[in-house]
Amino acid sequence: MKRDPNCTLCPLHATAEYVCLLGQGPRKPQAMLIGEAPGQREDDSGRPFVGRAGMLLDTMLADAGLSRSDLYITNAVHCRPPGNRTPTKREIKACQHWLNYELATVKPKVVGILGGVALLATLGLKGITKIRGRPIERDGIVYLPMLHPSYILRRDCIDQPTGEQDFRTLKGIIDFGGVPEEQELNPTLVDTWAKVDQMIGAMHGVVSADIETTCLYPWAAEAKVVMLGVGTSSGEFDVPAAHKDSPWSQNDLAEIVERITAKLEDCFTVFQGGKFDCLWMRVHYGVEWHNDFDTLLAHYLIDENSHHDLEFLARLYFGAPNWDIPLEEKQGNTSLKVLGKYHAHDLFYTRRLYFKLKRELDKDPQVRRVFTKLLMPVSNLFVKMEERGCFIDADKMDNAEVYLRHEMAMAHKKLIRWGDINWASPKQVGELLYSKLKIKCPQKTKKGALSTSESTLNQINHPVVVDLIKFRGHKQQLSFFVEGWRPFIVNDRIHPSFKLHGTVTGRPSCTHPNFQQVPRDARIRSQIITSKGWELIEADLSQIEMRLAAESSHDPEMMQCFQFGIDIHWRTLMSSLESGAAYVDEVKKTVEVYCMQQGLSADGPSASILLKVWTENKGRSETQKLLEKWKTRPSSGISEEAEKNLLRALREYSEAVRTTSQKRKPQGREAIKFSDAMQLLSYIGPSRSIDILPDFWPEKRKLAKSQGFGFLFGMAAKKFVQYSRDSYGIIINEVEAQKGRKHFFSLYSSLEPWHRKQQRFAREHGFVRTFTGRKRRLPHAQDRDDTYERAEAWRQAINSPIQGTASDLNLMVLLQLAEEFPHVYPTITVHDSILVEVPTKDVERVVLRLEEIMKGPQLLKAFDIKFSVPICGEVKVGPWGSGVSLDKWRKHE
DNA sequence: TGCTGATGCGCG
DNA sequence: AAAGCGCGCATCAGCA
Repeated sequence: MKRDPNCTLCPLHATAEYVCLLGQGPRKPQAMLIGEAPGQREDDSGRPFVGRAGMLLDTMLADAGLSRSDLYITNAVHCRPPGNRTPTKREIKACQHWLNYELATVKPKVVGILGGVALLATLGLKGITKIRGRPIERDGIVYLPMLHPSYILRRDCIDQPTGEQDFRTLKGIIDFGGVPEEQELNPTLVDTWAKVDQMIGAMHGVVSADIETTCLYPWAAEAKVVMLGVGTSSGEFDVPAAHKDSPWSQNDLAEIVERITAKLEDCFTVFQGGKFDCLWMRVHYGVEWHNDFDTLLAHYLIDENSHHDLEFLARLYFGAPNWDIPLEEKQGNTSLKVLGKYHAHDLFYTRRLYFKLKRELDKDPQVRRVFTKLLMPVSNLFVKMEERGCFIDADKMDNAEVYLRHEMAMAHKKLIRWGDINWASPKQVGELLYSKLKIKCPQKTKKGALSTSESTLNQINHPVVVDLIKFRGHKQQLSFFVEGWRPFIVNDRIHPSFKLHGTVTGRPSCTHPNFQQVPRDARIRSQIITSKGWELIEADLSQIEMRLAAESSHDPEMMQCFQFGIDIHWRTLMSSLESGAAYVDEVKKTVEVYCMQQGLSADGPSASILLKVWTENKGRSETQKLLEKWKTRPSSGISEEAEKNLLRALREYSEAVRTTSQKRKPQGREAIKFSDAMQLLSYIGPSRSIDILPDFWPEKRKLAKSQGFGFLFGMAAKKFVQYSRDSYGIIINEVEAQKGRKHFFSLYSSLEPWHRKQQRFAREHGFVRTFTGRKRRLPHAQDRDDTYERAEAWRQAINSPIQGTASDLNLMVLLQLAEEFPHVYPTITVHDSILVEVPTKDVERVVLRLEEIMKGPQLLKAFDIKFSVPICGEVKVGPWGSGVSLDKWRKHE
């Protein structure tokens, strides 16, 4: 192959080591592969595709049964662009001369186009991710657009299965000597009653079901089902619905749907993302379709890191051709024939995927159990949940809007004194602050821009930041939680959409709108209420992630806290105050006020007696009973009843000792020792202490709480410095933070060994599991080098099982509640809590039962899970975010 | 004009 | 030595 080392077609010749680096390969290659441009390594070695991308290429080739030695491999651009940037359009065009020369010389029958640059150079097309995998014939050559190995690496190998499939498709084309014939489906268009009978007759065993709609939101004005149908062992049936060419009237359709629905009861119905179809059928036809097997959810459990759309799965498992049609056509704006063909492909591949994915699930019984016992039931329940939606208080929304607009206007008025710019633009704000106002920028963004984030602003001592933060906050609340919600309101209700496959850990996610990010601010949150005759109930699992971390690590200190009902964050706080001898005044003050409230003097002897009595009582058997009760009151340090008894005993002791000691020691009062005060404070607990110093303890406890969550999951001291500063205005240096971190891990001494254990497991197996058996695949955990990715994967190995198990527990509670009370309506799940609408007359029953269920849902047995750490939850009645306990609710009722 | 990525911020 | 995890949405800016 000739090349021109003196080529000057484009400016690259000036910087490239090798000018005009042509491809390499045998005389009559099976196919030609075209990449992007030489990188540094290629430029040095004079060969295409070396380094990491080259290794990945070899792996994928081998996987497909191909070998580099049978292929001619070249690049679209033949000189290395400086700094490894992507070649520009001009460079691509300039180099096309050489590419054409190579194509003419090698004369390949099959060309693999690797990536967008090669696609542009060879076919002049854009959008590689959309058209990849589909062969294109031109001038007797079959071109296959494929993902570039570098792209796959850049995207963290999420698309590796897709890339691998591309190479299998390439192999198929080489072997077949052209594009393999597509499997021609022959769907039946159900347009006569005889064909309806035929369809019903064909429905038995495994049946796939699917619908096509005009849009995604079933309550939209234009929402219509355009086509519905079933896939059976004897073919696919398309029933035209709200289509211009449909022969069916509304009544006809109602009857057909009725017959399909009845027949599906006897079938094993499979869907791809069936929550969507079942919801639409409920809303538009009032029928209940049961989803027996969801191919999307099945694949989510098989590989949570990749995509789960039908096209992707069909191509991944079967090398299926692309049968997608433009969006408008899917929405009904095409002939019944075209739409029917598309729909039939959906039905065919959904059904086919069922058999494949069932086998895949069977390979891992633990994962299969999550699927059948948790995911599928929840998916069917979510249909009802989304259909119900959440009731919105229109008046509260109006009030919130007025308030937010006013506050925003006030803040903005103050802001424009500094400059009349777009205060919502980080760039413009940055210029104004750091150039015009000459404030020194304390922090840059990851990309190097001058940061204007709240965390950065907090470090600036300038009047402008106060108003800026206010302005931003109110603007965001307004656009998210008022204006953003209004378009979704239908008859005073909003129907958010939940994705059971929304996260890699197993938590559901929520969109349109996202009700899992509603501010805790009562003004916003209590916009969500329920209709007349009903009450809204929120049940949340208390400190569930902490409890599960205790369970997983078997940390004795943590376990003890939960077993004895001691507030874990209070414990953390006490311990850190103790070790640092910090906030002595506040500690003593709290104890003194407490003792005064109890009619005791807080002097040394009195306090030590209090301690002694408490400690002795803890050991007595009768106190054991009290301790049992503590378990149900995790929010306070000591139960009311226990406290009353102990205080009674104390007064007796105290009186006795005082009379004797006064005889012996008539001196004045002795100050309480810090260590005694600390110990007393531990017993007093957070809620009483907060009553005494409400400006001090809540913030301290919050900080300890965040310390807990941060350190528990691998946060470094440095970040904690930043965190305390940003969220609490507490300035500590890195040494202090490091000390705090060390102290945290010495208090909960089993945590670090537990971290190492999880990391070892991930490193050895490449995945970790939740208690329920869900897998979290962490390929980077097996990286040989100590990269950021590996450290990240190792932290995920600690977090995922906890987060995932907590979420699964929450779903178990939800399922059991729905099963026991079919007439209550779940409306939202938020990771460790559920919101339920309950008829007013049933509130008492449901609340009490929920408290029981949360201590241990039945499903745990089915999963062979037995916790030694007690689990419990808290239930509140009333508008979201301002609900009250059952006791308080009863009084108001 | 519509898409993508970055930034920023709400939640658990 | 250094290292929280998991989301969705509005907005802006740059690009084609």
